[in-house]
Amino acid sequence: MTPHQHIQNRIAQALVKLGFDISDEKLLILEKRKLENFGDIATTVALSLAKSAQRPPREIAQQIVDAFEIEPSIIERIEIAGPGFINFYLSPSCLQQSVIDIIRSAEQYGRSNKGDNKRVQLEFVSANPTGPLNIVSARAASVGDVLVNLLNMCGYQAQREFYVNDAGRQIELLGESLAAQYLTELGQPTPIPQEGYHGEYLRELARMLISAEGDVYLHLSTAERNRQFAQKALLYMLNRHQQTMEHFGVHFDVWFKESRLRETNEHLAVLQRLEISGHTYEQDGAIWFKSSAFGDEKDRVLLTNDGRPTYFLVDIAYHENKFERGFEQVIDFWGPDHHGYIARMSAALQALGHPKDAFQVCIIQQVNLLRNGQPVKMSKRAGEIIEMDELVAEVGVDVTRFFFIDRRTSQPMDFDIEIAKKQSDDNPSYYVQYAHARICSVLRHAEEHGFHLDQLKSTQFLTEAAALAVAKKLLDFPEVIIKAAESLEPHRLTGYLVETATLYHKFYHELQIVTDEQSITESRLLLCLATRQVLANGLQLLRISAPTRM
RNA sequence: GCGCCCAUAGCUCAGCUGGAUAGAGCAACGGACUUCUAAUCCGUAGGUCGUGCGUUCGAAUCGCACUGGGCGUGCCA
Repeated sequence: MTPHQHIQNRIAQALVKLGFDISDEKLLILEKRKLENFGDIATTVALSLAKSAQRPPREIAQQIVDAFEIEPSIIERIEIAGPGFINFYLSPSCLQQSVIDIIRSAEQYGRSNKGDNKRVQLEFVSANPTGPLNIVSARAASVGDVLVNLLNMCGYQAQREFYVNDAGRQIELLGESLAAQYLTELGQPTPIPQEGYHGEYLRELARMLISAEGDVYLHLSTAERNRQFAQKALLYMLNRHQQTMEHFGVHFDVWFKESRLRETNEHLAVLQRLEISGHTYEQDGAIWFKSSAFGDEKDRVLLTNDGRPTYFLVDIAYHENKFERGFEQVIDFWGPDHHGYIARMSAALQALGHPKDAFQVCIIQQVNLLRNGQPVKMSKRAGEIIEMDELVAEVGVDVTRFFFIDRRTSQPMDFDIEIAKKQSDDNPSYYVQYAHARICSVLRHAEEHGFHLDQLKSTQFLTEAAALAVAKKLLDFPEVIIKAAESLEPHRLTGYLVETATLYHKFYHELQIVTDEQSITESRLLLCLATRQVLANGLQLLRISAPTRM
């Protein structure tokens, strides 16, 4: 049991003893320390109860404190402060023990079973296979990947999925665009369709085709050539997307193809279900879904008046397919340009009988790429986008991931390449990694001085404020993971790691770790080991390297 | 017009299921390396939390109305 849980339980006991109703779970939520003299853990329960009890909050606080059973090995003292806060101070022995516990838990420290094995699917990036991945995909990849790690760390069964839109009009256009480049390269200037793809990458692909196979496609009929080229371009782009993601350290469990749904007519089955359940109607020759009945602002077309399924219908089938595969919770990460789409998808899934909150969309806001404060010009090569590969090649995987995760997804962000590349104070990624490397260095130094790290036992000489502050911070780790995972806010983790690194650096400066005093050194080395473990576990969740020297 | 996102220190951002004195980093200024990694640390300075009402014991946080910026609002994908 964590000190946090211990205090929560004892407060509940005290409240019951005093005859308060504790059915409201919010009552027992504890506050983390804000300032040094506000305790390590605080509760506002007396303030919350004051109204219904019609008594002054401080009086209630006093009653609770009197009824509270203190476990001296965990709690040093309790005080009432301000209008009625109850502040708990953890005892040094509790913190000393926690350091030992963390080392013992090793890479399992931070794991919990909060998720109760609930099956969750996260779908992210899902960029169209019509061009290279851009920097927005890099942000989505970072966030989605880390969130899956976080969810799995607290007991969910989470999976990564990439949806490949390999069917429909855009793929036809892709084929036509490639064919135009191919013919042009072979001396038959052919315009790329207006709505087609004009990026350099298709010209490169056309050249590759020519050097590999020559002009064999010249003699095909236009329709056949377009069809074959669509498949060639598709395979090529998909392959590149997969390489980009692998290189970035993101391993999708499933690459799900839209064409699969169409081949098996799953969209028609879904359409039928919606029709049978009375959620559709015909108008102007098209089939409409009554999404407005579920909160959407207007109804949406499922089958066009010439009988073609809309993208929306196929997308409904895709999401239905996810649930059929057994996921209880489905979370999509979309760009801000798709937010208008949320209501209709949510409506459709409700119409198909899924609970409203089983489907969730997280909008990841846009990225403005800067260089020394100036907007980066678009690359012609890629066709009006900045390629993810280029960014990662220049900045590096670790820093790129850290920068994207360090900001709330709901916030549009500026990504300055020059700051990201700087190996200096402005770079929080290095700051955390440096703390890890520094600990490793200290530990090496200790071993050179005859300390055997696996034989250290006692933390009883961890008594200074700087050392205990680190221990307190380490204690927060499991809670941070749960909060970050369940609120879909991975930036909480990077923020926590920076804070942890800060406290460690302070501790390092204030106290000599390896000293002539055997027992003091032992205690401090154990704190180093625990800190290293937490930093390593955190960096592992971010899939950022934890260097042993820098 | 309607809907969504955003607005916090000069800059980049935390803090938001209501809590105590709104925090970091960068930039600026001043300090600390003969001592376990100075990619570090310490100190100084920096704020009408976009504006105005409201809810209440208490609001950066919740509600309403404005202002300013971004995005959406297809029988496109």
